[in-house]
Amino acid sequence: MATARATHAYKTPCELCPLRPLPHFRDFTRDELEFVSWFKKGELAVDAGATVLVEGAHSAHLYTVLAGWGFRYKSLEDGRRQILNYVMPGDLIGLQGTIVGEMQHSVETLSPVVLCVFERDELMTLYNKHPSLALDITWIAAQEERMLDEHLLSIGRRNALERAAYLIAFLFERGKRLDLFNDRKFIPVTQQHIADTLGLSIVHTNKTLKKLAERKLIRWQERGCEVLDGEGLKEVAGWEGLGETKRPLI
Amino acid sequence: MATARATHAYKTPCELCPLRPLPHFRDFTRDELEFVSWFKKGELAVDAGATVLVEGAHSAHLYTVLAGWGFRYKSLEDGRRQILNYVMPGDLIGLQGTIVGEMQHSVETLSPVVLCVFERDELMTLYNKHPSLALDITWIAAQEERMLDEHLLSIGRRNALERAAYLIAFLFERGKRLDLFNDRKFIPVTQQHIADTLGLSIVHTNKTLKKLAERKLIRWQERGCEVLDGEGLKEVAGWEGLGETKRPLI
DNA sequence: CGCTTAGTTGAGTTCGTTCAACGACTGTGG
DNA sequence: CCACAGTCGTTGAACGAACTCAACTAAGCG
Repeated sequence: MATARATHAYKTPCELCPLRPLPHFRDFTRDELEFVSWFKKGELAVDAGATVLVEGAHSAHLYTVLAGWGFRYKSLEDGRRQILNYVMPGDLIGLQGTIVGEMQHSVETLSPVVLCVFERDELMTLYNKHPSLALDITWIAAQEERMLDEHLLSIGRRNALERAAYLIAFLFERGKRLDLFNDRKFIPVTQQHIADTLGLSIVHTNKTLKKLAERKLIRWQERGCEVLDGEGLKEVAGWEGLGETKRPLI
Repeated sequence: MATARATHAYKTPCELCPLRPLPHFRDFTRDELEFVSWFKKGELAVDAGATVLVEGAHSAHLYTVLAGWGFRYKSLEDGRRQILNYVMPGDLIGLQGTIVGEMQHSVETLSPVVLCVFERDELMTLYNKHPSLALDITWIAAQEERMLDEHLLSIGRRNALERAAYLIAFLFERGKRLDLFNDRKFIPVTQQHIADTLGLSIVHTNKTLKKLAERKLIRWQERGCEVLDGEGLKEVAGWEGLGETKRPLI
């Protein structure tokens, strides 16, 4: 198992955050930016395949993903696992543990990840002093809810092929607007992850992905999925795509 | 189709809210209560089977359910429908439309429903003047997210019998702590609703419910489900139940 | 009285699962 | 350097869960 290395010593100042200039993020006022920079206590670098948060834990921290891929999941007693959603740069993780009580899901990384670290107890300060940021946090929570709604629709009502196409198109669109791809549109997941997200067995997932590959929509290689035709995937899934909204970045 | 009758004329003052005294809701300070009472602009009474909010709409309002049962759902182009979650007294509806932009799901009632009406544009006032209530709204959003996580796990990884047992146990527990049952523990849904929630066909849902009935866990009658053994259902599902947390009521 | 909605049941089919075996690749220890 | 185990992906065969189609009851309503 991989471990987490704390690098609290060094901290990218939020004013120089590499994510913030992306068109996908809304502009922050100088005041907001100053506060966020104070709110950020440090950075945490995590290896690929590491567990960041565990179900049941009372985390003292709250994180924003600065770089890398991960996923949230829950398991049944007997080990059956369901991936709930993927976490990518800009996503807040650990909010549940901070607000509702304890974490009801775990978070694991798919690639090396860098996290911005916040103190759980200082969240109230944010709510007291920066209502606009408070609304942003609610926005982020509402957005997550929206993604879960889509996933639920997908798992509940789409067949295997449509489901797989939707999932890959979804990850692809999210990655695109975060500028995560260079020329190779590569999503760092194993077929086991796909299976656990779609609620399918690994064998049938393999056969389904094969069909998408035959149609030249994707190509599977070295532990991951290369997207060849994002629009084609959306078409197979009957999925409209993500909206064009700008999002906040805490 | 049923219609909505506006009864803005009359409005239960929040200080006399019939829900608030329930042990499930956290106590509000006098200050908070006063604000919420100002925030509430009126009440809306809706018949059973009515559509409260439609996917795509830009609602000018935000609601809290004061009484009755309803559900949120999304559909695919070809009509396949997925019920995402159920709404019950205390639940906030229309938050997505208010914060993120437009509604991405619809809301329909299962019984006559009474809604507290708030103005979308006044939400910022709440965030500015009452940080504790702002946090409450985030709490509610995070809680909804948590329920969706559970549903996703259920649809993705439980079989038909477990799924049905989980769903009914879930609705039962939520209803119980809202004091929605008298002696008859009755949940006002049709088998079609159950099917659309579980992601199953109506025929198979019927056969599955039959099995639960054979085990004397439920009884089906006059458009609804009577719960005979909530604990038994939880056992079949392998579900721990909802926590014991107190929740806020906006 | 017919019309609609909700629920029931059986038969046959399809989609997805489980079991099982195998190849390619990676890292580890001798 | 090779042997070994471990992970990841692939494929075939048999099975089973859930689906579709279809027909039918019962209740509610105009």
